[in-house]
Amino acid sequence: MAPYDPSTFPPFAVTVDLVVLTVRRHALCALVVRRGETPFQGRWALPGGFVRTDEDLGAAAARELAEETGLCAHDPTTPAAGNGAHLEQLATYGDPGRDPRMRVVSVAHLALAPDLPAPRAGGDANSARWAPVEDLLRPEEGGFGGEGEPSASLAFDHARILGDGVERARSKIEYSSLATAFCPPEFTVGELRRVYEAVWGVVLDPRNFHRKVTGTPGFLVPSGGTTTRQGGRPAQLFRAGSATVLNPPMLRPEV
Amino acid sequence: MAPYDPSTFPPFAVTVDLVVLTVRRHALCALVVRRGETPFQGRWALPGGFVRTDEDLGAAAARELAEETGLCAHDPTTPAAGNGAHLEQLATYGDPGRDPRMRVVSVAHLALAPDLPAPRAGGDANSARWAPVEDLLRPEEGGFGGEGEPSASLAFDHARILGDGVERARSKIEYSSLATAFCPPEFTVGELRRVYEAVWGVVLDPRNFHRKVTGTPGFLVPSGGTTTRQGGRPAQLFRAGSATVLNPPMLRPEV
DNA sequence: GCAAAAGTGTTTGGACTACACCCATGC
DNA sequence: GCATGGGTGTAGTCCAAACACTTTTGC
Repeated sequence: MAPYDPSTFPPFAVTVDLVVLTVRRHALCALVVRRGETPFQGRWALPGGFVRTDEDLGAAAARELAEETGLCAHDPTTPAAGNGAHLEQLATYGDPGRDPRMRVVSVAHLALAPDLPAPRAGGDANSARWAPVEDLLRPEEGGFGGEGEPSASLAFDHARILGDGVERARSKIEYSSLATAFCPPEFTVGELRRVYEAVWGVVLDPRNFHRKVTGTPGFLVPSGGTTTRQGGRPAQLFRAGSATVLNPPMLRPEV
Repeated sequence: MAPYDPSTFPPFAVTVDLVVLTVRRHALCALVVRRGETPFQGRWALPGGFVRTDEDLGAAAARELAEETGLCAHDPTTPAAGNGAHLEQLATYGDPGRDPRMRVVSVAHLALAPDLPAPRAGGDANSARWAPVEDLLRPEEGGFGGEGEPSASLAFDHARILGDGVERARSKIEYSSLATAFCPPEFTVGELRRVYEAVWGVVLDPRNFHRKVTGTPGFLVPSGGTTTRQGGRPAQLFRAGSATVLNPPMLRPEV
């Protein structure tokens, strides 16, 4: 390590930004908040904030997640912080020009949550919402239009961060049981399949999917109950099992 | 994002730490440097240093890598910075107590390099060396003994960072062509197999391995030459192909 | 000739795909 | 009855593990 002189180290601001994903109405959606200040005033951005002086990075992300969604994060690296959404570190973004005001290094985190009623950023439904990632990442339009919403792309480099988070989620549900983080505590095989279909943007064979997930040891455990909330024949209810890594993995169909 | 006041943001020092891996004499090795200052004076640590004020994180990592090894990094995110070692961001470590002097957030990077002659940190062979990761991560001893070397574990939280980097490398050579980053520009199938064996710590069937890698399109391209440097029948020489992701992946034998 | 490493062929079993088909509910 | 989704059975196919075997060098 280079010689150290505490009086001359270059000071940085360190923030956490959150990619919070959920599945709503068959679409992968991300939580975005409307910026109230310059720069990018009025534009949509990922939720985030400064890391506090005596706070770990994961703790800062969990705090921001709770403030924005009310979710209690279950960070695997700090076990049993409560049950709730999955939270993991994604990547760190520190381009010198990414924030015009100053040098900001942002440690992005990825959170996966079941379908929640509605964001509650101060109770103001106009300042936070779920938006389909397909709309947020559309190259031309960038943001989502309609309802007089700003349709420009996300503030700062948040489109890139969101893209990285979505890609992480898409690959991680292949070889881990993380797709259950998008489901409520009890769910059916069909509901889990619709999560895979929404995240991957594909259509899966219900028969083979059922055989696959129920045949992977530790992935799902039957809870005993059944439900008919999807219509048709009653479906068995399951909880997430103890397995975290799927072997063999789920296979994402070729593009 | 929380209200912003430039005069009150908590200042952090931001560093990059490097996990530089190579394969030497059938063992996965990491580059470590001896600390000259407190804290952890005389202990081994990962190479690293402060990020400069107008420097991107990847650029800082590439600069440190060049300073320590002379390697020109090929960072996929900033294309064509030159040819040489593979370099990618690993994870960020910001526990408030990880450096007793001050609040330091370290953006760790992972570099994969072919077997190099010897570290040249100021030409002092005693201040930088390759050490088998098995020794560095041994829970009891921590460091590596012998030759009057300090045998305590790595400084700071560098054992954890090294462990994360090794785990990343082990999983990434499964589904990407990154294992070729451990090889010289021209190499044989047997040399590539010994890379997999060293990184995974397993023994692979030479026949099936040969069929697998030569049958994966874009993984290897024959360079035309042959070599007998391994003894036995002359082996075809290959270069890394254009494929970056392996489909189907290499299969790591069960533990 | 013998050891050593490279490379090919063959058998076998597991797993995925693509279906056909039956089951249990709401209406 | 009929639509809807849940769940099982089965044949074909692909792929990797396991192992026998041939090839080409150095000594």
